[in-house]
Amino acid sequence: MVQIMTTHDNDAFKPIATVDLAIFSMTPNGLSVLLARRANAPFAGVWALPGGWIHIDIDHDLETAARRVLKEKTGVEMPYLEQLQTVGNANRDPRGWSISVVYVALISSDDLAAGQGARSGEAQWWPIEGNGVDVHLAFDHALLLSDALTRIRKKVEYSTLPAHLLPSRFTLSELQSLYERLLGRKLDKSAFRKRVAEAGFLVPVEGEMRRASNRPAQVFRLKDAQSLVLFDRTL
Amino acid sequence: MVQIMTTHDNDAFKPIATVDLAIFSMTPNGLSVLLARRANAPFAGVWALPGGWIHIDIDHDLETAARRVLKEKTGVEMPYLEQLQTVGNANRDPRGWSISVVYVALISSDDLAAGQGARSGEAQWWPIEGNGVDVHLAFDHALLLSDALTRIRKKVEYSTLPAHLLPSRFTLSELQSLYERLLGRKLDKSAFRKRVAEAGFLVPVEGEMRRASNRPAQVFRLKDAQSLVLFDRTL
DNA sequence: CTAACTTAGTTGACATTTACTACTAAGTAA
DNA sequence: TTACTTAGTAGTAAATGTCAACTAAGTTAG
Repeated sequence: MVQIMTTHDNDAFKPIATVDLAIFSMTPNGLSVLLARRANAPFAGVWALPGGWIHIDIDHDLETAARRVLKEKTGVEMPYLEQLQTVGNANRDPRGWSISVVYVALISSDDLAAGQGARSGEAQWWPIEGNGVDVHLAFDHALLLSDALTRIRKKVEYSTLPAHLLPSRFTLSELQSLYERLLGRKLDKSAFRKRVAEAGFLVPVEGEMRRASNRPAQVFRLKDAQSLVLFDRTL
Repeated sequence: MVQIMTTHDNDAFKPIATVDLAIFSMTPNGLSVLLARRANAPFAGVWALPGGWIHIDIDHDLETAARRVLKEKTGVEMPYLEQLQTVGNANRDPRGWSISVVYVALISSDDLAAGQGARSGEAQWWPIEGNGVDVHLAFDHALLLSDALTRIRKKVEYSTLPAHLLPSRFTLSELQSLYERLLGRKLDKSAFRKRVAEAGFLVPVEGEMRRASNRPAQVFRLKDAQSLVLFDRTL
């Protein structure tokens, strides 16, 4: 969102900038982003990326502020969180110059199922269509969302990032299928297995097997909370 | 640098945040970064990354602000410029909460030679040693510099970024040698040639040859001003 | 009880790419 | 004209990715 330059000499609240979040998860409708309907002007009633002012009295740093907003909107405490970019110019807010630090967050579908999805009635999951959503967004948020999508789609190629969209326990086939959906192309089964094993970011859950009317599959979990590098590239 | 929350109701100058720049170039001492000695408190007299307040009345956007600072310090108008990250917390400035948007800039050694290097006596090129420079830096700038180095070293692997550090005309050997210095390992001559040809970001300058007491080398220039992708990855 | 079915996971042949080495090319300098 | 130096090319071996077939392990139908 956006900044108002009010009179603020010794106020506890001194508007510096906002943090905005592109929060993604896999819903029954596929990859989706959480949007919030704006309560106040400007753009009252219009959908926007969840965000809020940095509260310099309670937020120790930018990431803390982003986590606070995320917690308020979704209840989720430990998402995958990554700074995307910072936008700042004179046009993005009708009230004048404003700065927004944009974060990308990925939420496990476990957390969605636990009723943490969209907490308030004013927040809702929107399925991704192409480079955005099928609704008009406030400010420059359509652009920010498009940038966020570009980032995560690129990162699918060389990181373990998509694993954070799955439940905490999953099979290799489920993971591969997710990669394929995000990449939009089929992957080779044995190559996928091999690379995942080499990267070493998955831990088999001993004894646990996913069973259906066929050969049961080994169940895995992520080794660490944050994303590890799948190949040899970062950023 | 850093933000002071003064009384500013209808001032033209409303401090929002600062932009700080990690400006790199190849000097006779190898990869170097431009540092400025701080004139005022805090950290008066201490070396720091060049930076400055965003002037919302003259800077249309963040990148404009970064280019302005760069122009002031170096005279260079058309560098390679890329947003690195934004830092913001309560501790980085003794005066309290502050936000800085950090950019990485690469300057052609042509521009250095044209006397544009360090304009004022208070700015100076420092050679990179390991993950930083051999001098104490103000604020969290040692950390920011280290992050900037990590970014450009990673990007060497898959982008044409290093070409922006060379003069506008160069030979393949010069480019390869630069990549090798930045990567810290030898590259294969024919493989390098092949990949550069495939990426198609170099244009041979017809007729021009670099001659010494040996076979003359074809001279090249960059196809476009901004960095193209060398392989099939970005970000 | 057994055969058919489905998905998990493995194996191996072939194609493509990369790594390494040696070669030829084109100038200068003695 | 020969030695020297760096530019640029060529060819082979090793590594890696691609593709397709195969075996494994369960459920379900008859």
